[in-house]
Amino acid sequence: MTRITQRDVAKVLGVSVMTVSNAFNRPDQLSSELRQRVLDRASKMGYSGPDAIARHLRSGKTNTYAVVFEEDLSYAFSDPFSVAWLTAFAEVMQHQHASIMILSATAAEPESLQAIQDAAVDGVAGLCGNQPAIAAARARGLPTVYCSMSEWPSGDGDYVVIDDYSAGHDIGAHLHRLGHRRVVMVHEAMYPGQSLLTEQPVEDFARALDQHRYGFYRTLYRARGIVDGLAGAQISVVVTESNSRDSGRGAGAIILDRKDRPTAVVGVSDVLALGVMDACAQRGLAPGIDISIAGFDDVPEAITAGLTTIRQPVRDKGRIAAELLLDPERPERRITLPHELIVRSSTRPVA
Amino acid sequence: MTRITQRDVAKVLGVSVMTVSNAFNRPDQLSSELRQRVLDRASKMGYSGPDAIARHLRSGKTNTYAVVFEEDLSYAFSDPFSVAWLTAFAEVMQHQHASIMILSATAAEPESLQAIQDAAVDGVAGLCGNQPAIAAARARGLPTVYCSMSEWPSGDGDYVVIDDYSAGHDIGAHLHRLGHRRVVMVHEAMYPGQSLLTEQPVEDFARALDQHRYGFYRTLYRARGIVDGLAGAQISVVVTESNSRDSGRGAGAIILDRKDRPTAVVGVSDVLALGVMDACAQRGLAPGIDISIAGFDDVPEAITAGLTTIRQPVRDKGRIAAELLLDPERPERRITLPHELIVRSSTRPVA
DNA sequence: AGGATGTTCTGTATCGCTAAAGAGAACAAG
DNA sequence: CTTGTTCTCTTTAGCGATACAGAACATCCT
Repeated sequence: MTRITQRDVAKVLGVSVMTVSNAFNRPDQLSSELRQRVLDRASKMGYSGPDAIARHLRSGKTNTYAVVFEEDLSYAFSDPFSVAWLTAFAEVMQHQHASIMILSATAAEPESLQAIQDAAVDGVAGLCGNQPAIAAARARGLPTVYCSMSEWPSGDGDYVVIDDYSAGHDIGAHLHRLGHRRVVMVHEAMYPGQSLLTEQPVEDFARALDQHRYGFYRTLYRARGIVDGLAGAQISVVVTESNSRDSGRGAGAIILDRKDRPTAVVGVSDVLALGVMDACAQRGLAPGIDISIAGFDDVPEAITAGLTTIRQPVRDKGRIAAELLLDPERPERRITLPHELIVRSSTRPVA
Repeated sequence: MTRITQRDVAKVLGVSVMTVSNAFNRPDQLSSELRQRVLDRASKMGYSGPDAIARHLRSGKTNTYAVVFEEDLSYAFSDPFSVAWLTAFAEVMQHQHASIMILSATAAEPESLQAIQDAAVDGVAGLCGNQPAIAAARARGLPTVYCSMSEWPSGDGDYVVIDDYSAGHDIGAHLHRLGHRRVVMVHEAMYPGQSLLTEQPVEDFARALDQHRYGFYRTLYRARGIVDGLAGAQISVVVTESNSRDSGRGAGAIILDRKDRPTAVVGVSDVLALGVMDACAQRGLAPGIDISIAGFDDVPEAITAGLTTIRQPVRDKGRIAAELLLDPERPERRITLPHELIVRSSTRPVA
């Protein structure tokens, strides 16, 4: 019950293995009559074509590119930002007849990094540059691209990002301009054991990060921008377990049920901000009227929710990431795309 | 600038290639002191571990499984049913430390089938069994699983399905019981050139399918069930370009703007039905009151929309499909899961 | 006739890795 | 002193395919 190979077909026909190979790959290298005989026979014997793995080994190429996520794959397929990015990436790959492999290498499980080592791919793309998975891919000598301003300055991978600091600054400055001086920022957890769902001064938050050497993280530049944009305001931080609407709702509960509510809440992503808006709705609070809320990303849901946010070209990020992997000759390989502050009804001047 | 291999490391250290291999894979086969020396040296030389492709060739396994879609990948990541299925599938794979590859082989582009031949995977899962991609995978001798009742009776692949005919019958009978005798069914296009967005008698629809030998299609069993369940009712069909909410909205426009509206509309999927509900909303018509609407799948949006539908265990489908691929020994390999009629406010007795 | 050219097919050498068997040394037991 | 055992490392033989360098033969030109 062994697998049928070119050798088997060649033996039966009394031709060389090379002839069988050529019948499948280089029709000009043999008479069309013999070629037909080979293909017919192969089909009759149940040989459907050259084995992919062997061909990959010989050629050194797989025409497959990996997308690596730090989270569980259920996140990758449900978070709207992630889906939009992945879709654009996949469209380019599909158009070029390249395949994509979806990997998850969570920081929590070091053995999941093995997946990077075991992936037969020609390149790796990820949303973040400082994730161990991207580092592992670079160690293998694979081309990499990442799409969030999250890398150590020494990092040498290709990237397509927006200026997250400046974008954060725009949001912060917007709120400051509206008169907000007591603001809570909602941020996802960055390291295990980080204290969750308690309101802490931004200084404590920053100090903890320094202690844990978490100077770089996918949303940290934007968080810094927000803080600096709010120059002089009183800022506290609520850290949530994950980057999800549910988590945002949980944070909203903490923030809104206090006696002296802040005048504004800013999430480092739209899903967090939308969760806070959910919490508002549950309490009969009107975003924009009773409290201002801002997000980051401009996911589709932000439009209907009237959420003030930063629009970033997600699809361009995904598209260009794919293009960079597919075309190693392309000269511009460290790209910063423009962003835009989108003011909607969820932020208003403080009363 | 050539790649570093085990041979290079071995040569530098003056040991055999096998020793380097063992250092990485079988620590018990050499002294821990030598092993450390090998690993250190390898790391210093920039060798990060055995090459995935070569290892795959040698072992004949890749620990990677393909998911193949008939549509563009943007569909795969946006359609709620597809996403739910994919997520469950991916969770099992991730848990078993297997990788997934996402392929698209559209019927429209025959050359996209090459992707199946070129995929270095151990098995292939797809939503439909009659798609050429699944057939191509079977031709390669790969294990396959499909998840919709869409296969020719002679098909011999593994599957996890619901009884789509019976489920469709439940929906049809439900509408019939409520007194509906003039019903429009909304169905996605099944072959190129099918006449779109015109209301045609169900008999014409069926005849066209026969002529095109489209006796099997992913939603056809349920369509047949619906028709039979509505026994004796006057049924017409509107065919949409694709299976999407937008398409459903377009169909809704055709159906609702007629002089004598039907009393009920049934979509062969929830997204189509939800699109029809959108069209109702645009016209100030209340589903359930002015017209009854039913769908199929019970996607999350159906709940908030109050859509009567068939609930099917999507996540179980995805999970079991993955399990079947991962465990070739599992005895039950052709599985029919239960479904359930969920009656909500969108269907009411005819006035 | 002799050489150049072209067509069609064949042999060989890898691609990078690992299962399996083997070989040499050290040590213990009989 | 033989035999067996254990530990450590090496040798051999591919996995299935394709690049490359011919070889055999027909064709064409001068």
